Amino acid sequence: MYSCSDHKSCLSDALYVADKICQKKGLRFTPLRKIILEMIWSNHEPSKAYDILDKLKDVNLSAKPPTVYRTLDFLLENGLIHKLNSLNAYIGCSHPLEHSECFFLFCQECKEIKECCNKELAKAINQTASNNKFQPMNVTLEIQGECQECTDKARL
Amino acid sequence: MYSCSDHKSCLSDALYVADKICQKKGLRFTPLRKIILEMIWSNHEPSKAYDILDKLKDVNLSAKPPTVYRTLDFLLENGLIHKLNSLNAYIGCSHPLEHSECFFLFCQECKEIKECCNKELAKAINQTASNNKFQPMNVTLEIQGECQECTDKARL
DNA sequence: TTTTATTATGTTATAATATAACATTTAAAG
DNA sequence: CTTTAAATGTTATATTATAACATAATAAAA
Ligand SMILES: [Zn+2]
Ligand SMILES: [Zn+2]
Ligand SMILES: [Zn+2]
Ligand SMILES: [Zn+2]
Repeated sequence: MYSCSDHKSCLSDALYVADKICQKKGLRFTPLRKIILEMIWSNHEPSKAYDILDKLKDVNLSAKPPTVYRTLDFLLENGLIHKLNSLNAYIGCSHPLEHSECFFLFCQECKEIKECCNKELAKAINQTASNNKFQPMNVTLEIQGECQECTDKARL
Repeated sequence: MYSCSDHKSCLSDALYVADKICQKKGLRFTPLRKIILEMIWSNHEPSKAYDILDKLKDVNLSAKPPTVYRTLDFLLENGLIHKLNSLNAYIGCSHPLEHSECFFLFCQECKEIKECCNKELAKAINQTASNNKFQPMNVTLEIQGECQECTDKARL
């Protein structure tokens, strides 16, 4: 679906921005944090915690679940990745710090995920919450379905 | 938050509707399915699978995880409950069969959940998907925050 | 520059959530 | 009835995540 023209630059951009953000916030972008972010950005598919752990064991034999979950927490807290609750999986944020009104389209066929932003939609969500006298703090919007490419392929 | 005026009728209505739906669809609303739906409707808070299992053990000593998960699957498949992915919890559907464009407001303070529907919002979501050439099949929209009542209480 | 405090990581154990696979029982259909 | 299908029972295990405490690395203070 997402067919980025040059995924190497997706990856290097993400790492560059993460580094900048950590500098700015006075956070430490340690080798562990960097390698896990790198793994998550290895493609545009969601990453599962224990898959990350398995990969991590290739470079760090003694890696264990807390190693991964703590790092995921760090990356989540600082907006560098998102958690996809309906998949129990994680994906790199495609524009850290810019804003938080993001949602996700994920294709059940090709597994790719697209992070989308839409002010109108964000407004509609806030409006609805407000109609219900509700103060939103954390919004999960995950849309599963099929992308155009996969729909086209299926028709052939 | 939800402060239904008479929860006994929430419960009995839900069971009545479930029964009707099962009849109409030729499904069996077995005692197990009924009691679990009843447990889920015991309040307007999300129910966790293993809490349901514990309660179930009071009436059926040999109950085990598959007992619960299979029943949850049945109730989910037939639209009688919803799963809240961001909580790994389940909640009774407040209007089974009517439509599927629902989303959830849940108050982190009082733990109550409100199922909401809003055609405009549903339209906005579909429009956004469509703008991305994406065919939505399953939408998760969960809004965590604070309800008016809890905000007011905190101010006192 | 040592000392101290803080943050990050290592390690062991276990909690919480969910499913696979196969056996038995119950109900529906023929 | 008898066969078939659906539901439930049962055992085992997979998957996801955290608690609690030990050690190491870095930063801040003295
Ligand atoms: Zn890319
Ligand atoms: Zn696709
Ligand atoms: Zn009620
Ligand atoms: Zn509340």
